[in-house]
Amino acid sequence: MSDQTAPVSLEEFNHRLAEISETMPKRLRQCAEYVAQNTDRIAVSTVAELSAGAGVQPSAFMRFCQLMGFTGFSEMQKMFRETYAQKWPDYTTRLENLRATGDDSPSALLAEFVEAGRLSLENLASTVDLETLEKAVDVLASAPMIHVVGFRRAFPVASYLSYAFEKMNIAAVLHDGVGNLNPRHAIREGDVVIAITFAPYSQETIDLAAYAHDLGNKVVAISDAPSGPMRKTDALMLAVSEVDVGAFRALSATISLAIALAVSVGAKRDKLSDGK
Amino acid sequence: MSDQTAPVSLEEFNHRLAEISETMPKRLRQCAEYVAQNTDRIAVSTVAELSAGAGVQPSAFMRFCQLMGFTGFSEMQKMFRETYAQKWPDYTTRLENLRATGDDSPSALLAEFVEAGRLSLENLASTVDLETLEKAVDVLASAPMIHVVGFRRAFPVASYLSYAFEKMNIAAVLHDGVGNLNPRHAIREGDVVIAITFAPYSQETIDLAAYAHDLGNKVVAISDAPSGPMRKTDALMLAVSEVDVGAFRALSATISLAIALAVSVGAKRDKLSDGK
DNA sequence: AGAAAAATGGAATAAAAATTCCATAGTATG
DNA sequence: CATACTATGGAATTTTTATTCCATTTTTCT
Repeated sequence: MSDQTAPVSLEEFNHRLAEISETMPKRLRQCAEYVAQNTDRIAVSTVAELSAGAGVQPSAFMRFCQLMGFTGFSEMQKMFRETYAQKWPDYTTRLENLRATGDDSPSALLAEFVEAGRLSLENLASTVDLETLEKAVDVLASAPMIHVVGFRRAFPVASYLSYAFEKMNIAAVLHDGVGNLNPRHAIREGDVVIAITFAPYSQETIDLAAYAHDLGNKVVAISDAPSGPMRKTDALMLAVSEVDVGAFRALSATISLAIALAVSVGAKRDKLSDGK
Repeated sequence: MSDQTAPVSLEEFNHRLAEISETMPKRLRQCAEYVAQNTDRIAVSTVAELSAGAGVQPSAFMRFCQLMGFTGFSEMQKMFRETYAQKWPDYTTRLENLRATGDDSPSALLAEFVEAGRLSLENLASTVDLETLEKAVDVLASAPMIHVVGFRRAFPVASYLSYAFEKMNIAAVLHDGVGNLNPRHAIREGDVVIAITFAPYSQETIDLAAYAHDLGNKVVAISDAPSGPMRKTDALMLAVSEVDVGAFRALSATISLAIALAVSVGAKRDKLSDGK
């Protein structure tokens, strides 16, 4: 039970948690992890609820509290209840509070991006063509290999797509332009290219998509306007209109679309292979 | 006991409170007044505490709860606890349901990700610690060089940050692990590291942050729990809780936070150089 | 591989909290 | 001013929740 001084603030609590969670046995670490992720529930839950959430016995959770320096759960909860501050004025009020902090303060900016992201997401549902999305999923689900390309602003989207495909064991390569290599010859028959680009469109992306198209490969495009330069590649065009804040955009809608696309492809593949 | 329908939301509760508090006898009105003034403590207090606060007997407080339409104090408290930790939908089971009903169409998935993104964004407005955010902006604004690190799921965020910094002519390098090089020696005095990582935390990211911290450099962390492993690096911790959909998350909130951070740093730098 | 130590699960117990009940005080009504 | 009705305080009871204890399993060290 290390030392006996119980944390008296959230700061101290977090600090101690980080400090000792490494050296804990399995069950107690589960507690630590759950608590780290759900700190806000401690004040309003019972040991039974929390231990169930962490997947351990109440007694284990009890020991965890003691390791943290408290005499028991009650004392730990007391700390959280005392520092409990209401944070539930609704979203609109919170946003106003953020904005009210001064025009170009970080929090005001954050509020702008949050709001822009929310608007973009709301638009997404209405701007994406669902039929095209389904076609894109079909095409990608049966591709032997998926090539993902996107630079600059689109690169985060491209890399997240690759990450998702990798996690689902779907063959995909990210054309990231490292070393200025141009591995276009990796594109083989049947492969599908996902090209992501926004105005001002990056030439490399367009080139790669065009190259693939000329070879007879299918192209799925994620872009901001259906009439952009990807048009020429006969791509399955998924158009996202993202709301800008100044010169930047939050990418919320684009990333959401991308991940939904990836997961759909994963689900479809599962279905196809089950069917066999 | 007017009607028997218990309020299920804060609005309903307040409405009813205003409605009936006029016609209450003395002690019960005391309860009403105290509750109106200390609504936020209901979730974390006992009848004994609340009744003492209102200056009445526990049994009186009990009767007050019943007048409000609840069967007792416990039910009333339950409402407040649930409202506080507004339960995030459990997307894992929701997705299973979708799959069970055969409706795991791309559009259904997209809708889930959009919804998850929206929730995450709304939450962001209340979970980010504004003070820390401002400190992080200050620190970054005066850094001669910013090192951005984040792998796997966090890599899109890291790359978007780098992109934003580059666009604003701010010196920043992305530690992307290409070639398994470990350019930690690029970190010089005064440089600041932005480390982005989510559970399960990637060791490389933590290592780099720890290395920088040992050298006496400041670290800004974007992570999912304030008590994660980054704690040890004394980092300025920006915690984002993102809603998962199955095994994936839409990253909407994280990206929004990141871009707001970047743009704020840019604005701050402009201000600093104008002042000279 | 075997002994010692640590960790775990689950039931038993203790503590705390909610809820009910009732005797008494207060108030309105005829 | 008596009577019926309502409100109140406080103790008794029930329910819920926290905590401890110990037999069993797992890990560690020799």
